Amino acid sequence: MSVGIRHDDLRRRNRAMVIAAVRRAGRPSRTEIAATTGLSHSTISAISSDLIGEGILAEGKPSEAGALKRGRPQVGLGLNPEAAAVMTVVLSLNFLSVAVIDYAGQVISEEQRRLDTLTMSREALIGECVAIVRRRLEDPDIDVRSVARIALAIQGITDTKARAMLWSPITPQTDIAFADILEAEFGIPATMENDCNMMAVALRWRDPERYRDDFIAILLSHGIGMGLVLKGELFTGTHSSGGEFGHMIHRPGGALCRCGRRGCVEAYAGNYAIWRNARQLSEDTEPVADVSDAQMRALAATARERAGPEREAYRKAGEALGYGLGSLFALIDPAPVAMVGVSAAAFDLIEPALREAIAQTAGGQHSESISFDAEPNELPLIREGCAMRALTFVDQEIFAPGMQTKAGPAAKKNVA
Amino acid sequence: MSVGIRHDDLRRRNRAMVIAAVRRAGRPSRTEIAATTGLSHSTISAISSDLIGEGILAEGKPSEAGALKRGRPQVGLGLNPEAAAVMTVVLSLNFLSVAVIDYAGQVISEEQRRLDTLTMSREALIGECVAIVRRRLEDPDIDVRSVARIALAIQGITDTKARAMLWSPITPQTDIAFADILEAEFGIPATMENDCNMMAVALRWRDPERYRDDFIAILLSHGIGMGLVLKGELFTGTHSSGGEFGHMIHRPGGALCRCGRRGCVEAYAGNYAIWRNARQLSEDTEPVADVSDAQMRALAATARERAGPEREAYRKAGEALGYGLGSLFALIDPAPVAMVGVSAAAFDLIEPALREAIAQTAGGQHSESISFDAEPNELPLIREGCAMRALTFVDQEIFAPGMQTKAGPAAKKNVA
DNA sequence: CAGTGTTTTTTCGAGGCTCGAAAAAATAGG
DNA sequence: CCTATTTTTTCGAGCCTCGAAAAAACACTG
Repeated sequence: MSVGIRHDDLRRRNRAMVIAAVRRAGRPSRTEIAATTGLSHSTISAISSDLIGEGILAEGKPSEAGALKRGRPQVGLGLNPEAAAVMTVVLSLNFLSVAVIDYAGQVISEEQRRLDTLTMSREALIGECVAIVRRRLEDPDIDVRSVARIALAIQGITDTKARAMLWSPITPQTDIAFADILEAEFGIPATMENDCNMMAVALRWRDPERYRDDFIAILLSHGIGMGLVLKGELFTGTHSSGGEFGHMIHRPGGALCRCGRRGCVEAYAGNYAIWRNARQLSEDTEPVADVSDAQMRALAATARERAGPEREAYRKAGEALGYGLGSLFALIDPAPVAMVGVSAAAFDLIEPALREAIAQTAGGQHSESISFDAEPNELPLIREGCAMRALTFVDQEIFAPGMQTKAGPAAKKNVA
Repeated sequence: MSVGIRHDDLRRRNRAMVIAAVRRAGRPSRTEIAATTGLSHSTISAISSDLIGEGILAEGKPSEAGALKRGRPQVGLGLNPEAAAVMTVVLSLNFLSVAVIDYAGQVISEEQRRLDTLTMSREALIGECVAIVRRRLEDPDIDVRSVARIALAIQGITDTKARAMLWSPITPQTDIAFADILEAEFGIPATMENDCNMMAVALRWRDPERYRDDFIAILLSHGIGMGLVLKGELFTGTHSSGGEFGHMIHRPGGALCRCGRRGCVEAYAGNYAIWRNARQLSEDTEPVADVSDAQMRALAATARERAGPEREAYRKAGEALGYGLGSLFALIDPAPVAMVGVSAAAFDLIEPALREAIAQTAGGQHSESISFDAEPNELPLIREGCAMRALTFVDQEIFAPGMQTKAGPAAKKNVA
């Protein structure tokens, strides 16, 4: 079970805490850090002096310009942008997007590229990823040695260890250990994350007021995905990235899903399902490979304009999502929901049936109080989530190490 | 967010760790404790010497009599039974059961009582609970002052703070803050737990090999309940005890459930549902109040004997449970399952349809590898779980105290 | 039965860490 | 220029854990 706390863990953890406080607060003063961490001023002073000496933090103006106060002005502590850099790689349908981000979170280099992910061979897919990363690393603006971490995100299922993609709708290939591949190729630690989990991470940084301890991000796109934060922690399955909300069963034996099974929520609410129903095709019809965002927007426009199969298709989607959420809420209790992706722009068409369905379920006891947010564009969210994930890794594992590196050679004395 | 680690927390946590190690291992030697906690021998020596001095631990023979080894024999450390005592109160349909348990986990006094929970008034129900607790505390064998904790368990929904029962099938009353009531009455800290969660806790102590980090306990009784352990932690909802597996939706608009809604898993797999289907009554038939265990066993016997509505009823139950588990597994990935309660004794009738259904779902990809255990008797499990819950509370909160009660009246000012 | 080997447990000094109090620093206001 | 105020640093005290060595407790051996 869990292990005792060694004496040296103490400093490590408190260092991590200080870095985290700075990352969250922007440019807090030492006093503010002391307040949020609960540690004493002396401790914060010692730790931050270390961190500045190591080039991790840098002093600057305090965050609030309201420095028109009486006493000694606060000195803001900020992350030193040059302390490190991280790289994000987002692989989505027919699209590959890479960015290099400095330690303070600013994008310093990026590249995007169209691919035909559905038909590419395994080697080609891996090759493209490796190549685009290599090009960014060779960018003269980038100091390769400063890149401390790569975070990949992909639509689909990844493993809990964040090493491999297990399955993805964007490619017929399975079980690609992207993290291991990139690590071997570039010698930079890498992780392979699930796209919806990264959306959830990003929402938490974007709006910590609303998305704090418990919330749900649902991707309404070609497939239906979910990122779930419970009790302040990203929820993952025990073996995989988990949270396959889209493949909860809505109707046993029902509509044909892209995954080959029947009755999944996605088989009613995914783009292909809405499109299939809007065209009044049978529920047994093989899901089409891709419906463009433009087509979906046109469908939504028609549905808004007049009653008909289009509107009914959105109603069915809402119903499936509502019952699915109801079942989910039976397990975890209701929580704020963010709808992300192209169909989030059609949430007005989905919401009535969704709320009606949810009211029929155990989780819907206070269905009117459940609040939904819509964000049509998932890509920026996924990128942000990846960046934060990689940066917090650097914060914790690289700048607050001490697992077993007893290697301390020269005892460092106080920095003058 | 999380708070820095103070210097005094260190000792507190390591004390708790040592106590936990002793509770898990039985009579470990100091050397064994050092090994499992990862702390040094000197530290373990210091802490255990403190704990013995405080009467929390006691020396004794080592756990393994295989002490025929060469050197200085190990000295076993055990929990001192007289260090404290706890009380468990389990309230189930028409039955109230109380036990007093010493610090080492032995029952030292108990009492059970039949009640008519379904028709009792709120006051009568509370009164019975208070009275039975009082009688146990007045037992001359018990030192009242040693009773450090009361843990109640009830079938139904409790709140996350473990203070109150929110809703229960065993009584029409709602929102009874049992924990507060008992605390006020006896001045002993109390918690109100969900029965299925306690089953899960107990399974973990009974068989840590099988039920370690991720597993599911499902109560198949009049209602369907669930206790879920994920990543080594008891899973609860964000507001309530959560994990209302029985009220996930199996068929939208389907059979009438005891909760008043339609299509819940329970409306197919609860005792009343199996009974209703076996009698070939309509799915709209109002659920009967109670089906006796004897009636259920008779039903199962008939189903085993010949094809007919009884067998079909169990098949439907299996199907509902299978699809429900499939949806659950879509979220959390498959995990070992313990089926508990009277219908667990009929699991042979349920399993085929359950496995068939689960194979139709996303979580069922490796359905044959999912393993089920059956335990027909839930009450002992619930009692054990309560006892362990109360005892670990004493371990942590009373014998390793020192929460950072920063009681600081000098809060934050600085609002220019 | 004393001596030797082995394993467990305790002791002791060293080194770190956090804390509170006090000092130092930096500014606005008068 | 002096004073009040707030932030930050300094310093000694008090704990805590650790490693090494000593002490303890037994089995085995001749």
